[in-house]
Amino acid sequence: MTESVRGRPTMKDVAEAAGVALKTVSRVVNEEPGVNPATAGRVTAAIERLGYRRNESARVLRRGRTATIGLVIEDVADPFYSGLSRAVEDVALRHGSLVLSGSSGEDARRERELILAFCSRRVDGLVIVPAGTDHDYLRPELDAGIAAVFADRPGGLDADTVLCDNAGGARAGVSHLIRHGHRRIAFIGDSASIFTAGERLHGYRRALEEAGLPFDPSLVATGPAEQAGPALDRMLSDDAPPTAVFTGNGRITVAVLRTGHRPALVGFDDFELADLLVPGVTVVAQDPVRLGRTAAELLFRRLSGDHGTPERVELPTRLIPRGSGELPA
Amino acid sequence: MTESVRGRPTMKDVAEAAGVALKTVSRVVNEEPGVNPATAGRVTAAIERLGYRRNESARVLRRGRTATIGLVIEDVADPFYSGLSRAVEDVALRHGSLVLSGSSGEDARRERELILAFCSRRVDGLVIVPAGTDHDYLRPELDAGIAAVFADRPGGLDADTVLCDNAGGARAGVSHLIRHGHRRIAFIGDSASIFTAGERLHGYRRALEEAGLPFDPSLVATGPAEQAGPALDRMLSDDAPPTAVFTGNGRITVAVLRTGHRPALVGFDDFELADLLVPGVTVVAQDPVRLGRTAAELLFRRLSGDHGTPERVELPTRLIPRGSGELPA
DNA sequence: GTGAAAGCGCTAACAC
DNA sequence: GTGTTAGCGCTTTCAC
Repeated sequence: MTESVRGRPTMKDVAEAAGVALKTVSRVVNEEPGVNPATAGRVTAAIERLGYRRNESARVLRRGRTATIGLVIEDVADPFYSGLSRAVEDVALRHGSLVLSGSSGEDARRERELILAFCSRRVDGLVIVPAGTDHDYLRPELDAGIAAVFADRPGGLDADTVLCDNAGGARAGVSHLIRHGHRRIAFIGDSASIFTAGERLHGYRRALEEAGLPFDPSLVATGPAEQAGPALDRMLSDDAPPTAVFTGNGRITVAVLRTGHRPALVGFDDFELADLLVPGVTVVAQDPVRLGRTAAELLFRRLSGDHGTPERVELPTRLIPRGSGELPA
Repeated sequence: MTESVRGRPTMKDVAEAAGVALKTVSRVVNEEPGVNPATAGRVTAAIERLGYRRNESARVLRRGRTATIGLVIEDVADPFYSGLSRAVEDVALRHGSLVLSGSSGEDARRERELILAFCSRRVDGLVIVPAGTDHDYLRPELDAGIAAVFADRPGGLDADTVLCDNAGGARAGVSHLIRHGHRRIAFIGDSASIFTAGERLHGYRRALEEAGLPFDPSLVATGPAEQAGPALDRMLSDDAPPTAVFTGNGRITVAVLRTGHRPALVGFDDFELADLLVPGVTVVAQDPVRLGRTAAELLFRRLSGDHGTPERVELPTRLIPRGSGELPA
């Protein structure tokens, strides 16, 4: 039972209860060597009795480090980011750190607010999936010693960055369709202002070029996932409709599947049950867990004193044929 | 550019730079009324110039509240919990709070460590999806003023709790199968030691009773999702195999689908693409977002001074027929 | 309208 | 092996 009436017990309370000096309590709590076992026992007993728990805020104020990192993603509810989150969390835990996390919702202003709120709480470092492109406001924080790693997309600052091979993956996916005889291949992707979407569109164009196929702008639709279905409807009712579709992310792949049309299809991003649909959905898979793990490990390397020049890591993608991408033209 | 060389600028630095007293800076930073606009302007300029950001740890030390809550779930990477997370996060943001979150991985010890680490950092409150059943270690924290709400399952303490109607949902799902002519219905669910799994098994039995059907233990399998497929294989090769299956959660539903068997099926938990499979998968849907929102709102009501007796809220489930649950016997 | 001083709970530096 | 003291950066109280 807690004895004190007025708020939580402090080290001072424990010290009085155990009949020792405050510093001795500090030693015991921090497992510093050189305390008489008997004394330590009395202190431990008092801690137990009073329900004492060290005030981390006070500790931080003195020591500078919070053993907490911040994670900013687009949306935890998106399976891609929740996988990444879990990986970051696991690495953090292994390093004795906790994770403050927040969803930016692809809104640069909210991202900024979250990041600055994290900095105010003096996180040791940040893993950021940037929505915005201007991160000058982070400069003072970095100068003050907060480490930052961008994941999935580059940020507006020369800091460590972990990306997927977006262009290469899209190129491989589209080439796959070409190899199966398709000549008119649609690209339906996110707004081109989003880095990953732009890269994937590049990959699409490169694959066409390599095969000597013309680029037809009427076969390209970019925008939010809700517009993907209608865009496909429109293309398919054209004079020269596409025989195959390459989709730029998981949400858009699903949106296309919901239209009921079943053109040959390769989608960027793997998703649960892609293999159980008929036909199975061929995808270019990224590895969100590896992305998160890599970014977090890079962050903790910085936190443990690595001050080399910023790194840029690119992770591979993997084409997984399941049927939809192997349909003939 | 930051001027100071030694660490971050403090209020004292800003005060010196602006030629005012520290307290005046504090007033400006906290938007307290009664500061001469001209003075305030000088302070703001100095803040900007030095790249000052208030140290939240120091503030917390003085004021007691951290404007941070803790969230403990089983696994962020599970879509059910990631939906819940996002909802909690949104409510927190609306109340000006941040969220420290952690995955317990259904491990009571890790749950305890996370919770106590959150308490050390003096979170204002906790939303907990409890893995363990003993939460005595939370008692002193609650006495010290940290609020706690259990979500999805009851905890081992008389605190606010938000649950789904697990038994009722399972009963409705199984009754649905009975109504479509099934008499031998299997139950494949999580380990019965997990609260929700036990409740759903109860609902299953109640539906059988109501229909005057016998309870046959050989039609019940409980355990982790990996064992679900083999369990179904076994049942179907029996003398009197089931004609329908009720699955106790989303992961198990998917595991059953992967077996390739296509008995009549109703699953607890909705999941993305359930409607695109052939046949569509009939489910008893919970609403993880509502669960998270309700729990977080309850928490913030407590934080704003509501000290009534602990509440217990039960959220409804919804049967969504999509084909698999309407297959005849 | 502004400021000086005390102190939140802890750790670091240095006695004893 | 143990204790004393100063001070982290802020808010609170009270004085001007």
